[in-house]
Amino acid sequence: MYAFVRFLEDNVCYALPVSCVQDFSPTSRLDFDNQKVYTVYRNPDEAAAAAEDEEDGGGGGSPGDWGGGGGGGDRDRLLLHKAQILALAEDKTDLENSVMQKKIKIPKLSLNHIEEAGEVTDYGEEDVELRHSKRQDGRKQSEGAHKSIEAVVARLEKQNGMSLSNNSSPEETFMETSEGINSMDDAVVPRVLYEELLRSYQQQQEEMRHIQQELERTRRQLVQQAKKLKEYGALVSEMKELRDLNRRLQDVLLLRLGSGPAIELEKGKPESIEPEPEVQKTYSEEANTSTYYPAPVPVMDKYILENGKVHLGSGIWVDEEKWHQLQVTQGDSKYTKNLAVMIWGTDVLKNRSVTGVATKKKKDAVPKPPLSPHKLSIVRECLYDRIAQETVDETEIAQRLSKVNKYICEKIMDINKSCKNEERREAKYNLQ
DNA sequence: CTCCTGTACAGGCGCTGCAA
DNA sequence: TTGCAGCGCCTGTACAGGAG
Repeated sequence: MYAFVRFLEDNVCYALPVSCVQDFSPTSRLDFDNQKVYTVYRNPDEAAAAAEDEEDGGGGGSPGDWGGGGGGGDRDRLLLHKAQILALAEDKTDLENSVMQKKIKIPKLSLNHIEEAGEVTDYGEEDVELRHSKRQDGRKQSEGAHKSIEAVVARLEKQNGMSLSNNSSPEETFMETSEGINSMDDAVVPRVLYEELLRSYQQQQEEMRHIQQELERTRRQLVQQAKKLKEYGALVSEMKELRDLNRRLQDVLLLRLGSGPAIELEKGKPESIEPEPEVQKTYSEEANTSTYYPAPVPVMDKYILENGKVHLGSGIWVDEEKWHQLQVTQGDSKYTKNLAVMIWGTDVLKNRSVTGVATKKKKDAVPKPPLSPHKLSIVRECLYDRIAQETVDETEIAQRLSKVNKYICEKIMDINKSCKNEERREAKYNLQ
């Protein structure tokens, strides 16, 4: 059988075997007086040792005894504590569970018992918090506002000789205690303390309200985020579907465009399949991609591999090995520049500008022929496929794709720069 | 008219590879 | 290890054209 006891000196509650309670052997769960002060060992081992001592004849003491040669009686006076029994149960776990779940009301101790208990009712000034805790952590002190509340409660309890449940509100506390205060004709200090307690209580209520509002706001935000995430997922799948459809459409269009000159398609001359823009005809630089190839075999998803060449679309072929090297290139800039060199070659690039617009730095500048917009779109498409493997963020993709012209422009500048440097070196060499 | 964007170009900085 | 050349990249400037 286990008893849930409240030690009067520090108000700490424990579940202890009934053997810890001196002169107490209950026959049922209700066989106790909750208004009586019992004498209790805090530790079952102490109770067992005391029982052994009793069996051995009491006095004398062993070398391990506390208090030197003081004997069992002295030690018991140190180990025994005044306590109130609040509940009984057969099993310790049941007892703790029922105590933690239910709020046990602490009954008032009868005056007779308190008188019997003597100095035990002299509670501490600060630490009178009622703790439903286990022995190990039961002695931890609360801080800050709690401490001041505890102090107030302790003083009120001391002055009124009343037990106070920690669940009662400050208002209730004041109602309960004011009678005692009036009777003691000492209303000044308790009223100040009461106001302090009340303020603290109201402040905590206010904080609680704030926290609840914050919680509600966070919950609403979470719900909105979840909705957005759902919409985003739907958009991503839709975008993928559109891309797929777009590719299919391009393939169909290319096939239809090529179906007129059927002989050329059979010959596998990719350049003839697609209509080249006017500028491309004027500045025919595409000699490096105008090779004849047999019917392509699809590999690597959309790109087609045949005879060591990779079809990038629209009849543009590049060397397979260079293509694989390109795939491991780090950075959009290098990727774009290298791809531009693969498609046009440095000889073509150095005599072109991206859009065919003349430089604005020189007034009488002659515009250089533009790069084929069609091939530029192939470069963009390749870069798009590459970026799309890294991210699905359309904004980021668009932002990175917008730099394609800049990269190619830079590449043209770099090629021209190196050409000029070479010319300078040659001129220098010739002079020497 | 102003502001913004895109393009071409020059110049410079930092990294890398190579030869001395 | 050091100096140099080549290359990639960034920044600043000038200009054109479109949007508001």
